Amino acid sequence: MEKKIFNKFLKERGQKFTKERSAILQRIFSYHGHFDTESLYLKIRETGLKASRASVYRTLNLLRECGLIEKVTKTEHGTIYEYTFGHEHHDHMLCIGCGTIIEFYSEDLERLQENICRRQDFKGVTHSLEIRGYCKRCQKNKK
Amino acid sequence: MEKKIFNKFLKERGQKFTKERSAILQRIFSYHGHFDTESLYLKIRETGLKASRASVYRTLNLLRECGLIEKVTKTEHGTIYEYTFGHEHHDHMLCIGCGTIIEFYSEDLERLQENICRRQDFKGVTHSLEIRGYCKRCQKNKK
DNA sequence: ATTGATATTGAGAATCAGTCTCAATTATGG
DNA sequence: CCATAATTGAGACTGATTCTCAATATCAAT
Repeated sequence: MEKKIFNKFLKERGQKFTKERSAILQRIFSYHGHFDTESLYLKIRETGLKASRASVYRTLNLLRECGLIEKVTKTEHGTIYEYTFGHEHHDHMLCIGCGTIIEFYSEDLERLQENICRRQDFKGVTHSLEIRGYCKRCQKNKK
Repeated sequence: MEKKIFNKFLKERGQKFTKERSAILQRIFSYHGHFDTESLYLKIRETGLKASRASVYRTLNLLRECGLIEKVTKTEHGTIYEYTFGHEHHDHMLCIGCGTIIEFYSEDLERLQENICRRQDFKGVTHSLEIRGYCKRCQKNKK
């Protein structure tokens, strides 16, 4: 399914659906969640498939343009992406203690943001809300 | 005022309030808004004061630990900070067209976030909401 | 003010994510 | 199968940020 979408996207731009791009897409799909560039690259190597770092970076940019993945955040150790195709929009809580990412969605929050944009004559395209703090488990461990 | 706070912070950690740190703090204070590391460094050079890039980076980290400034976002061209001491908490809209940053604050938004955290047993510490889109002017220019 | 112990500075080296180069390779439509 | 144009990968490059370390500055105690 996502293969079809990517393929169509590439064709429209006169670009090619190569082995490498296919391998990268497959691996990303296997995450069903968040991932960073380097571990994606390593995972591809592990599984015997091949794709250079350069190709991984290039393909991630293509997939982003095509709308299948999104940048979640930039950390000191690189960019974190998530596979968004077929996933509803959501925001993130990031646990400072253990790095866990919790996804959440709030209809009220979305509506409120639309109102805020309207008030400022701002045309919102995307947004990202990241709440940093401590997850249930890390709160316990601190005590 | 902010000098006092920084000074106290440094003393508590057995660190020193140097000419360079003073110069950097002064320049940051003169922004009263957002700034990035490189333009801060250049501004310091311009005004005849001196501080190396290394010192600027080091001091920004200290000021962040001390709570006087905060990272707003990481872009491809470096980290953007803002002077937060004495400023109310707020969130940001970032214009994709011209890079303008619009600050806004919504009591409802804050309350809603607290509710969401409570529901997930998550103890929120900080959050950042960034809405990317087009400001009034850039919407006009596109037409 | 002098001293001494310690923190800081700056210039440039080092690091690290990400992009670019370019010759060799591959996908794709006909 | 061919021709053409896109892609690949290794490594060079870039740009932000951190690190190194010898020279210097700070500060508390004298």
